[in-house]
Amino acid sequence: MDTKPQSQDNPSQYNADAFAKPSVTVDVAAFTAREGKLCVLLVKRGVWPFAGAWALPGGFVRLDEDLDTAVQRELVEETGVAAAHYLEQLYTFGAVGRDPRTRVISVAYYALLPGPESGLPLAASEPEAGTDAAEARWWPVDSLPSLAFDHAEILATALTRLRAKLGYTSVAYALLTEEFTLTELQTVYEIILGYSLDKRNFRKKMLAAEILEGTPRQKRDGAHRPAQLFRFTKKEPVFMG
Amino acid sequence: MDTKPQSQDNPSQYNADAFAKPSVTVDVAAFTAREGKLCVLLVKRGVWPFAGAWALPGGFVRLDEDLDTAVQRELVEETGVAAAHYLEQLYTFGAVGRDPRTRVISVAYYALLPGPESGLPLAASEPEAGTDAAEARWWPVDSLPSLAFDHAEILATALTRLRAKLGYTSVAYALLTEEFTLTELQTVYEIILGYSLDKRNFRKKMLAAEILEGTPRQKRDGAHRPAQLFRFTKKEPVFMG
DNA sequence: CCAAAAGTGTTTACAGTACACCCATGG
DNA sequence: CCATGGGTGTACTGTAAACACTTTTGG
Repeated sequence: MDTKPQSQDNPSQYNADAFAKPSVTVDVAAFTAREGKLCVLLVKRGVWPFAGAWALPGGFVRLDEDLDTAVQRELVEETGVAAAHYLEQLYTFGAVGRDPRTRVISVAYYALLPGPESGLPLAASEPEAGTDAAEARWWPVDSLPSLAFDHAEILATALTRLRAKLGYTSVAYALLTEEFTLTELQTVYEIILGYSLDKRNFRKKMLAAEILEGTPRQKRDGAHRPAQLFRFTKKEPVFMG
Repeated sequence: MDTKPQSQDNPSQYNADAFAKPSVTVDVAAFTAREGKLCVLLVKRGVWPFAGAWALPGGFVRLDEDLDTAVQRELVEETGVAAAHYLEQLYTFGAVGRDPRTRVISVAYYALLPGPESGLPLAASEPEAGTDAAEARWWPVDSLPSLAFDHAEILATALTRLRAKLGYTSVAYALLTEEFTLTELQTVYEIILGYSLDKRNFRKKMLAAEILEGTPRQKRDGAHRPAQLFRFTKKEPVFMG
């Protein structure tokens, strides 16, 4: 049996359905930092397979949309969060038996969203009949439920990549609001990396990287010296020495 | 129109064909170092689209094979080279218009093969009727023909990744034969990076990385001092400080 | 003995890390 | 005046980079 498509010299004779195709999905590990923890957005599955289990949001790619578009659409549809501030393709998981329904190849992404201080809504917590997702919520990555499919592996890959990328780029911008204090920035780093950093060295490195600019504004929130507010100069990740 | 699949509580009622699917291909940029140049394996397309143009080897993924398996199969089928010594998934290219036939999502890989000294055969240079590839050959990456589809973009991505990975891992093992001299190893680095390295610093770094072991053998090939032969201690890429 | 590639150390510069105190504010 | 978090500089250490001569062989 030959599974290659029929192809002729004449384009009009090309038959796109000459052989069986796998299904293609996108899945996304969407991260945020809230309440001192790194959290990932999961949805509770309402239907077979893995009904009742938690999974990464995702779904089938439509014929007329790019992969990135599909990811943003699924995020909004299944969880109600605003579009991600940063989105990066991670890896494509395509092992033959990874989905019990049929052959499914999943293009995995990870996404970053600002924390709840930014007024980011987490809507869609009531089950919706007729869609795959019954419920959506943020889970701290250090106390996760067991996940459907190979989503634990996807999430582990995403975490590794996020932690690595935080070290040599400015992606952290996507986890913060427009203006922030250096302490808030450092806290985001510490939450994601899972260990604490030296304040003087952190500030020195960040300011030397020329990715931040100071504003004339300050944040006052207690019986202590006010903190200067900073802003990222670019809303895209740039390499940091 | 709803493109989601029908899903029920009962697995037997799941219909994998309830909506239209994209096609999925794998494409691979297979590199080797030969005649002092970094070369990539290209095939000349025999059929529409881009008939007569050069392209990365690749093809449609079968329902019963993993992605890595599909890549190795296509490499052998289309070019006749032995299975790659190293294979790594690169990125998945899925823009809507990237293939004029139909919606095609391509999972791109890059591969590394040892140079011609290893006796590696490059068979399959005669056109084969009935398959996509009419001819296969190695092309130096600094003098490429124009490529079909978005393969120039894929190749550029592969090159960037290969160069980066060479710097902090031991992947170079896949471009060399079992035993080699330190000068041969350095030459591979220089060919891929495109600039020359300091001999003393290179040797110091390689030996300090503890990824090599000396053999009692030497290579003699001319009117000069013989060179000691070395071997990689692991046949998988490991991190180098 | 000559040509050709193998092999070998030291110095310098920079980046990362460790570390402790004064400052501005609200209550 | 005191509690709280904001803000600052220096010394050390290890890694990367620059740099030139001796050794072994074949012809």
